[in-house]
Amino acid sequence: MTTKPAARPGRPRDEATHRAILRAANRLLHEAGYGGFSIEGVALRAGVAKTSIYRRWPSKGALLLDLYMEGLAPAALEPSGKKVRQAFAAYLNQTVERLKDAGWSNTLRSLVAEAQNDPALARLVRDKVIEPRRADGRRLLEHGMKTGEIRKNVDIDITLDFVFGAIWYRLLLGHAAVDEAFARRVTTALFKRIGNDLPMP
Amino acid sequence: MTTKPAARPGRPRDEATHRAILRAANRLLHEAGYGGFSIEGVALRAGVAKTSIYRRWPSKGALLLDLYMEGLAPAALEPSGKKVRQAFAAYLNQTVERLKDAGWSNTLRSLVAEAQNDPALARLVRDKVIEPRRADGRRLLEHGMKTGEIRKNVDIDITLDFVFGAIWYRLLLGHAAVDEAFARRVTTALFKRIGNDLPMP
DNA sequence: CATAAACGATACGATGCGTATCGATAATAA
DNA sequence: TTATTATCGATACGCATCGTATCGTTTATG
Repeated sequence: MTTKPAARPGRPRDEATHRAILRAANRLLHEAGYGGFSIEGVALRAGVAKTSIYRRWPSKGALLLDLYMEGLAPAALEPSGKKVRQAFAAYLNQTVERLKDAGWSNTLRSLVAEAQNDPALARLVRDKVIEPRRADGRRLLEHGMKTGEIRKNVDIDITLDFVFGAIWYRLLLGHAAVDEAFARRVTTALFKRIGNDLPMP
Repeated sequence: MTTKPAARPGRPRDEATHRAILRAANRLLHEAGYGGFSIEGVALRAGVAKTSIYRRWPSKGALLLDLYMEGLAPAALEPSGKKVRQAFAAYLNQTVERLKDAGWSNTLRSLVAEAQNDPALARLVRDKVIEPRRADGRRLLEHGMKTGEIRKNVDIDITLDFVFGAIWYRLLLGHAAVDEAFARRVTTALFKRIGNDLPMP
């Protein structure tokens, strides 16, 4: 049962306006990057009044966060039937694939930059972006410990800091590409270390 | 031989003004964080005209970068006589010690945030902050490979991404503290993996 | 004494955030 | 039908800040 719009009095929000804003925001991040990203620019490109944006999102950062949540596919970081190593590789490949899109990487970079100014946004980023991923990763590693694929004495928190940290580090500091080769090397390096060296079946 | 000020014509730059600006900037980053950091605020607190700041630094980001370079101690990440593991631990402890200072961590967070807007600054950050540290780390790991302390088949680049990435990740996303416990766990996790498990002498 | 550059003070243009106000429009409720 | 209510686009505003320009003053060199 999809909850009906609740039928409040007054003119309802135009769903098309909502989508137009997100589309325009994405396009602007593609073309101009974070430096050229502004609410007023989004309004202009969406053919929408600035008011209509601020009616939906309380701040620039909130819009960026929604922009991230919007394009979010269900996490591949789950202990399906696959081996833990395969699940990790799949997650990394999916992440890398997404980050090849300039709009997407700009969204994330902008979100973090904005969060440095805005403690409330920083909290939201942790709660909606960082922690869910860490929870997935933690669950996967614990699953691997049960199956024997992961050593018992691995420091899970630090391992997650290594993997996610490497991605954010490359994304935000830009010293090297976040690409397929990177994904492969991370997986290899990780499992050369935390793996239990089981013979491949 | 310290190169004398070159004795150009005209009134020389006041060295005290220079220091007053850096001190005020540091203080402002302590008190107000990145959100409250502005060139005009620095000028006010330094008792200096805004002009005198822009005469020395072309942009806000350039000032932040100099603020970082200013407090920079010589890197502890060097293959002195010590074991590689000890050198790593020393570097991490030094880093953590510095990042406990709010002004210092604000400087770095602000620098990265600013660099997301400013490609020229991003380049400078890579050249002056990121790459020198990576070069130190790389040298240390290669040294360890020669002494047998580090396995030969370790992926150095990815290892550096893990270690530095974990630090930046915690610093910028703020999901967990960058403290002594973190430093210890990183060292342990790292050498549990890349170490050659030599018996301790 | 002439030249040249830094100094503080101040004003300025340009952006961009987020708020406020407007009449018009599209829905519900009586 | 009519009253109410919320959204719509448009526009103006206050505010902060960046970075530039200008000016008279000060401190150095030649």
